Amino acid sequence: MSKPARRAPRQAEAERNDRAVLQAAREVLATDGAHASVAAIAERAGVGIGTLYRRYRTKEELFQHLVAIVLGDYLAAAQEGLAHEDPWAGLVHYVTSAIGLASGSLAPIAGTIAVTPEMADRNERADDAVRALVDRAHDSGALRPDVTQVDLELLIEQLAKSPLLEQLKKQGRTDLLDAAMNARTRITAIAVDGLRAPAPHPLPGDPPGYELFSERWEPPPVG
Amino acid sequence: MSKPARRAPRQAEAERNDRAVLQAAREVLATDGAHASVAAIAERAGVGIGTLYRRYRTKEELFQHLVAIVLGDYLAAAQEGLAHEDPWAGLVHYVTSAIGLASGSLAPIAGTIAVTPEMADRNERADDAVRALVDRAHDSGALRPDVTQVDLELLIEQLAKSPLLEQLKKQGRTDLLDAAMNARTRITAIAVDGLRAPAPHPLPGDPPGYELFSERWEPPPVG
DNA sequence: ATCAAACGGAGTGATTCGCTCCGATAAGCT
DNA sequence: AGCTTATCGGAGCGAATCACTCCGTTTGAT
Repeated sequence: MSKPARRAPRQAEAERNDRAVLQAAREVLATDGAHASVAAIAERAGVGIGTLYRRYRTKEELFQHLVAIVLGDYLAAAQEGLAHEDPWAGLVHYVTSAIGLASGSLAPIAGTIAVTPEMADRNERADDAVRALVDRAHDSGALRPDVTQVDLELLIEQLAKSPLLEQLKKQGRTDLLDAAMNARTRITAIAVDGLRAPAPHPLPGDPPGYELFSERWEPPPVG
Repeated sequence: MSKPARRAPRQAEAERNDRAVLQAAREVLATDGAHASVAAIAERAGVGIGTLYRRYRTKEELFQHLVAIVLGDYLAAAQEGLAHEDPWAGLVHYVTSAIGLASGSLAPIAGTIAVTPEMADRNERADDAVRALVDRAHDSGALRPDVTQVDLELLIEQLAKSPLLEQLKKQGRTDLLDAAMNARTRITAIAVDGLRAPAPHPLPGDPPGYELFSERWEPPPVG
């Protein structure tokens, strides 16, 4: 009140660093999995550890923020799919986009961090959008009728995490990365073709329950 | 030389323990990935650490032995597939068996251990058997012609490692394990249906080169 | 020139790792 | 029964790694 508050001298740099940290976290999480260290994230972002810890009080807080962002990306991909005129093309857009997103970086930390309201909200909205996408594809007759939404989401998760890409990145074999990404695109195409109606035979077993998806984010039982 | 050598007093127990250690190593490797610790393997096998280290001089030696065994399992699965009269049924047998084997336990340690002659030999023989399986399926017209052997092997690797199963095991949610395995069976069926001829469209990009597979077992470049 | 905000990273205590070492245990011999 | 010896189990060691703190340095709006 007495003095006018000083403006932040290096605010622009701070914002740039924040974006760099979040992007680095995605990449390190994709290659190192659940054992991604804060030091590795800071180094990849090109900032000091202290810089990271001024923005996020703990590692968990950083991951919670990152998960909220990635969930927003999933939601956007689903909405883009709904914007397609052709139901099948829209579904394929979502599936391929979701597989590319963060290369399945979320799965390894599922259950290791607490769920924030923001995370829950975005997850619910993304779920709704995907459900609409699946219903529309079912109604149009393009998606084989015995594939459920949970089948689809689990298939995406299965294809998102590429052991091949992870190992090559960890070994620094950047010369093979392009070939590996091409290979994964082909595998994705194979799986997507398997989703197309008409199916040669019905899927085995009972449709998977939604709890396979929802309960994964609950913290471990006791310890 | 003077005295006749004594017979091993607890030889039967030693052999039982060896089998338990190898089975435990498969399971721990499947859940803990590359960070599987010797202590965890010994505990799961119900033996002391010292027992494990008398049989294998180092952790690497244990893993080398295990890899040789699992490669033998892959070879057996491929040979079983070749024994099928129907080329398509034989190929499906190999794919589904390979996916179930050790749940992709080998990928996380690829490149972290040296390749022994035994490993190289079994790998080569398994490769030959799979090549015959793929050729036969191609000739019969059941397998879509644009799918190569490398496509198939990479698809198997992709489906073998289940993030869902790994997380549930790590959290001790044994109540959901059956549902998760059923879900993976359905996903596998979807992908296998995508392998079936006729294909709705050709696969994108160029066929993947074999180096994606062979170079993974080379130790990291320098460091 | 001033000075507060933002920076980088050495240092800390806790934890985990692969592996060694040694006292306890039990099967085969006499 | 008593002796012998291969095998067993796990406490403990040094090294490595972790999340996080603390503080001297840099920067840029005033």
